[in-house]
Amino acid sequence: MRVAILSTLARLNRIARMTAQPFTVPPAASPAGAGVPERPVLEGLEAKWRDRWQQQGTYTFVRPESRDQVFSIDTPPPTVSGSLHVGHVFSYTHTDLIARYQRMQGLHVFYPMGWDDNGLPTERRVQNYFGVRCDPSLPYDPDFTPPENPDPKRAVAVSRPNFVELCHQLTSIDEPAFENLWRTLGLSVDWDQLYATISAESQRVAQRAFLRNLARGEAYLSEAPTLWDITFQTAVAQAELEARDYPGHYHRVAFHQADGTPIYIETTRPELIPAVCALIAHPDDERYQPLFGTTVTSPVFGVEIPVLAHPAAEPDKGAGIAMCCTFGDLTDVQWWRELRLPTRTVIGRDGRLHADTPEWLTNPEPYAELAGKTAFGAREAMVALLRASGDLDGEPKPTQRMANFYEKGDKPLEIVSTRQWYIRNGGRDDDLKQTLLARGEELHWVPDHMRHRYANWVNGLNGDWLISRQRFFGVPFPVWYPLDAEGQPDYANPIVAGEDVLPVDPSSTCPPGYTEASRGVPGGFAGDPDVMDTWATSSLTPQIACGWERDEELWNLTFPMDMAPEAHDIIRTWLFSRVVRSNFEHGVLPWRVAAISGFVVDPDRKKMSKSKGNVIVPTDILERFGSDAVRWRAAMTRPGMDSPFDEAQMKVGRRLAMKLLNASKFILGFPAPAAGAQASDPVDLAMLAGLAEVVAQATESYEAFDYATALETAEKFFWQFCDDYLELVKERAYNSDGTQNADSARTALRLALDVQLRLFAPTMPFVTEEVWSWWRSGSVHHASWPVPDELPAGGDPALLAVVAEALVGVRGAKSNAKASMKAEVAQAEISGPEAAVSALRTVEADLRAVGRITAPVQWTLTEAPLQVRVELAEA
RNA sequence: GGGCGCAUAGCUCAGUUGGUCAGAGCACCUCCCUUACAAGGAGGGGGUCGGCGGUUCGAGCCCGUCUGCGCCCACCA
Repeated sequence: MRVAILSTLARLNRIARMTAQPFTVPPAASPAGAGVPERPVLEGLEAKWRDRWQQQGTYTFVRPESRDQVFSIDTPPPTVSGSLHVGHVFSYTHTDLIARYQRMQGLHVFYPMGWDDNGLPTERRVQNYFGVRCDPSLPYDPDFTPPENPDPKRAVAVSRPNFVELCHQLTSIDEPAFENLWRTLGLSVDWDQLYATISAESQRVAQRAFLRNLARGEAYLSEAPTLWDITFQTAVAQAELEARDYPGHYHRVAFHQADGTPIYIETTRPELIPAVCALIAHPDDERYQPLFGTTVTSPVFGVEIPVLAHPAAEPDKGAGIAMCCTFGDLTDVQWWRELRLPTRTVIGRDGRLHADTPEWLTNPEPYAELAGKTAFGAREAMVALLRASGDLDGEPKPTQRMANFYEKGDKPLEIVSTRQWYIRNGGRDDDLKQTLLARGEELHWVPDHMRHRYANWVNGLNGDWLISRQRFFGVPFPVWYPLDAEGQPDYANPIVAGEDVLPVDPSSTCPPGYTEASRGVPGGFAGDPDVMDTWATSSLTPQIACGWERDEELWNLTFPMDMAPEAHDIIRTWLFSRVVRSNFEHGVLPWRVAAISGFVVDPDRKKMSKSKGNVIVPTDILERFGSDAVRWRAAMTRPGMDSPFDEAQMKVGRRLAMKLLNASKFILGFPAPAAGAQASDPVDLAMLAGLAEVVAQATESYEAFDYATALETAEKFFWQFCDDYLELVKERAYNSDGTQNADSARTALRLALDVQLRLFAPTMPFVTEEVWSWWRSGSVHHASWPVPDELPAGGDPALLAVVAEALVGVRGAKSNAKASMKAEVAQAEISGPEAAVSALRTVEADLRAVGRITAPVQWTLTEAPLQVRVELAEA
């Protein structure tokens, strides 16, 4: 597709020899200037066209015959309980650019939108918005009304069904606001395909996929130490962790050998001393080698514990010997597992120390000081106990360390042993890990280097994917447990729902063969109380959107999908989890291409976040600059690149939109060319040939998902087209004597406008549609993407380049003389190489018209570069 | 500590396989109230392409190395 590059002189020689080649342009669909307004404006275009597109179903997915006529997109479902910021606007625009391009290429674009309304963000918003909290032990209150003046600090307890009702109520308020923003932005989404992750259909898909994972052994239930958020009182997954700086103190604490000799350890969590089950040092550490195999007693509580060796202990960290508790951190878990240590849990799910005194304590009395306290309170109490017993050596030393937080939480995570559902993801199984890494290799990444983030993440997984959450607004697990004679659940033999009854809520539906009467009674059953994490549902967006097991025809037309757009922060979550699910269920990648967007960062290159107060509200900039301008700015950001927010740049986009409007009006204001008229003038053909190159380049760029280069190419041409070509030929096009040359210009102008509107249509859908409606029929968004063959061959863009150079000479002279561009030139002399001079002589009339040169140009041949000398007429 | 990316004009960024590659826009300066466009137009100034080595006839471009910045992961004794 690359156009051969000839040397400038060779090209100019070709122009000089060139004879005009007639070319016919099809007549315009409607009469000239039929709908051109007097003063076109950008204001109101969004409202006008978004409604018209909606009414006319412009973006409705029409099912074609075969898969290869479809381009399907796995749109990221935004969290409707969050707020959209300008980064979302940019990255959703990036998707839309590709969608619009593919649609103009004639593909049937399957472009659904989804709302992620399921999960904790909605729960949190409901709690704050209505001033309630969920207490699953309460019965449903059909007459419940939320408090008049919600106060989250004095939240009203409501039953789970009431709470879920409020969640639905709030998302039904939030979702239309999101839709409104997307439609104003001009996303060419097919709103008929809208889905929500909490909908019955999504729940059905999530439960069906889970049951199949379970049947194949890809999902399993396990009791194990779990990362636990004490605020939300739920387990969280590795992918939801965030390491943050966390201040603390090193406490130097004495343990005692049998003869009373102290062994010092350092800990930032003295409140875990009742949970200690071993002291551990590195096997090669000579300081502690004599102690391995012996026991020591813990301070205050006097528990006898072993001193053990393990290679994960780091001799240069703290005292070099660590106190292993169940559980202070993930290393503790490793030691506990590998050294088969006893489980001595003291911290409960609420983050407080157990009220009951642990039975393993040799001296139980002091525990009363700790019982029921938060970790923080217990720490203070424990320090006091250590001081009193003389086992605290020196004062606690302040330290800064990293601690794991739930990304949405503000207290460090605890590790609590709980029973949870997992889906295998390669974290414990190297074969699966290799399979999933290979899927990442197979995927086409835009930009390519983003594949490393995927590989990095998969390689670093250290456990399976924990999908159960001890929350309320989510997809329930479609399982029940038989209760034994004591009323204890038999977790090893869950009763699973049949696929034909999905979606099912085990808290209100009986398992097959039981009645409600046996719920919760010995010998009866209990429903699984948990819900799936949001990601467990959104990992199935291809299945939800494409009609898996619901609409076979749609499924066959759209899956595997073509493109998965997302920002780089969710490669480890959403992108990876969809690969896992699709790999298990279908044995394929869910899409061919992952298109990764960057972030919009603040002008100091800091990530925008609500807490920093540097978030830009998208509705504000859309209103001030217009959607096309904002989209233009988004399109200028290359795939994967972070970009600082800069208002000044929005103005540039707005100016382009305005220029499109004005230039179009100008062009359509010339009389329409006669039927069958042709572009034949060398300069007209030169311009069109340049445009053909632009079309080729823009197409190549879009094919590589490089919307930015496509736009840049079209835009550069357009400004030159306006500044030079349009200026050059306007006098000729004005000419009303109906000569051949006027019609050549008029034909070329309309052809160029038609093609350029289509080139800009993906980026600026509103202004291009507006102009298109002035003189063409149908929507520009269903017009075919331009191809170079639409444009007459034989012209050479180099002619326009030399013309531009001559124009700079004339304009520069006027500018230097501080004269108006309208000033008349009495005498002009153009000198330069023969090729340039002969080329310019072919367009002398146009040149004289635009330069207001009253006398014929004097031409001189020289070896020197092109030079233009002009003498202005006296004012 | 591991991975990835970035470093080109005051700012934001292009520079495809090394050879008109020193570029664009914004900002700045000067001029023009021109019959498409003043949220406009014309003209202009401005960079030893992060440093140091190397390959080459020739290096923003390739190789090595150093420095600085950003992001992701690891890091709770």
